[in-house]
Amino acid sequence: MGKFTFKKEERLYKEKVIQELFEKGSSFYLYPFKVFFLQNPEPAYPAHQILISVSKKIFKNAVDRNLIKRRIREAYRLNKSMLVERNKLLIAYIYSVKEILPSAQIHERLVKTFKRLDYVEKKK
RNA sequence: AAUGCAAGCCGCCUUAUCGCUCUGCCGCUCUUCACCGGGCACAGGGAGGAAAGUCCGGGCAACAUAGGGCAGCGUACUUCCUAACGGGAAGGUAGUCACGCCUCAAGGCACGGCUAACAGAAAGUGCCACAGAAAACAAACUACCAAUCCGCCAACGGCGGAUGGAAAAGGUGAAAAGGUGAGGUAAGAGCUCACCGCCCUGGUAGCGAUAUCAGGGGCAUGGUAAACCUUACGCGUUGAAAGGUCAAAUAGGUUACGUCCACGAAAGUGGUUAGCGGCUCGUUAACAAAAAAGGCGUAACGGGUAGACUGAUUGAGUCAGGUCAGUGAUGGCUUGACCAGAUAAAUGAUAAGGGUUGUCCGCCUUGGCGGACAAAACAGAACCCGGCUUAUAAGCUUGCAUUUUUA
RNA sequence: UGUCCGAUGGUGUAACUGGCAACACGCCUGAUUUUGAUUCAGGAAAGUCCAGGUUCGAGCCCUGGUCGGACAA
Repeated sequence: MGKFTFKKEERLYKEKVIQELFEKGSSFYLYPFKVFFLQNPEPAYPAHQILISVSKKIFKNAVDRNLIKRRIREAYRLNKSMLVERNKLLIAYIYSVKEILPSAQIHERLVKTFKRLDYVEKKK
């Protein structure tokens, strides 16, 4: 598998799994994301699974929502090798700021969430 | 020429790197006896004029449906276009604006632009606040008036009141019961006449809306139908979360086999029917019979949940050219080009360059060249089409308004 | 994706068949009280989400838009 790919198996799309993540998972806030995460209940799963969400209440237009989701997805895709692969995680990123941030800034903050996730996992 | 407003057209391009998705299939690879399937590589495709709002219409699908009526909802000048429409085209009528002509003026005529939810108020019901005498089978407050009666006085007259006449004047109101002028009268009145308007009948032109001409009627008919309603026409209901196919695990159903158990001397049997409920089943009651009303295991079958696939992307197709018919919308024939298909939802990210426009600087030759900086909107397919509505930067086209300059 | 509602002083609600936008709480001022609460008297505060239309007249009727909400796996 290529280094910078983003296939369907890396996406979180099953409704039951998403329900489980939001009910059982832990969370923290790191500007501009609210991050939910949970260890994957299927231990043999080959990759992390992530979900990106932008609220319809904050951004009325579908164009703006798509733009932010695309930028976050690119940031994850290009930087995911920095995320330590100790346990396979389910992660949900919820964009919760009213401004549309530029790509460079989103990249920087997303990498910080990786470090935070690593720290929290070690602590356990 | 500049600025503003309105309507229409248009809706930036190229390259590199890293990705997403669909299709194709030569090659490589994983799995496999093989097919199938997965991965990599390669090639090609991948948002809009509104994809939006979800306001109309249709396709498609399931269910319903003898025929007709009522109810409900919608539409509403005429003819046509269309698969259909509340959409479009052409025409008519009314209103309004501008210009021209006739005219002293009022007004009329002709042409053009814009606007119109533009059927019916002389079928019925309701409503019309306040003001005003009166708001709909008209009506007498002020003012007006011949006559008759009564009272008073300075008495062939005058004043006041009553009976009555009148719908012209005043004032109110959004709206006051045909308008203007003349006659007429006690005063007045379509009471009579002329012109205009209105209504009725008939002729002519037109498919028709309607136009026009002739005759008749003194005039009856206030507004509101985006109040109820009437008339004509149309509409079965529900929407892709429709519908269809495949189908794990668990529980349960049916059948077969095995085993234990119950009943019976044995053979054998281990139900049937009905009701109720939250209905892949459960439960209650009754019945038949000599009697008893069951557990476990395995296999197969059927139903169907999660889920997956399909529906689902080429069709009343779109665009361009030619040609024919038509005033036109549009239609026929023909040639060519084009055709997204995601599904927690792809069509991107980063970098560089170019074009366009604006500002500033420099150079020369009116105008161009070079450099720097800045700007580029509205907005993202969700089963598919046809419309409508709304949002839109810069540029272009047209119209209107204002300002300046020149003649 | 589709269907259906609503928007009125700071807040919660009224306004019948179109005819002066009403009520309660809250707010402000004054009185009562040593002071505060209560009570009493008085006052301010929306022109009805926005734009257009119908009508003499629109919160109400009609059309388009904005925002908010509900329902259907």
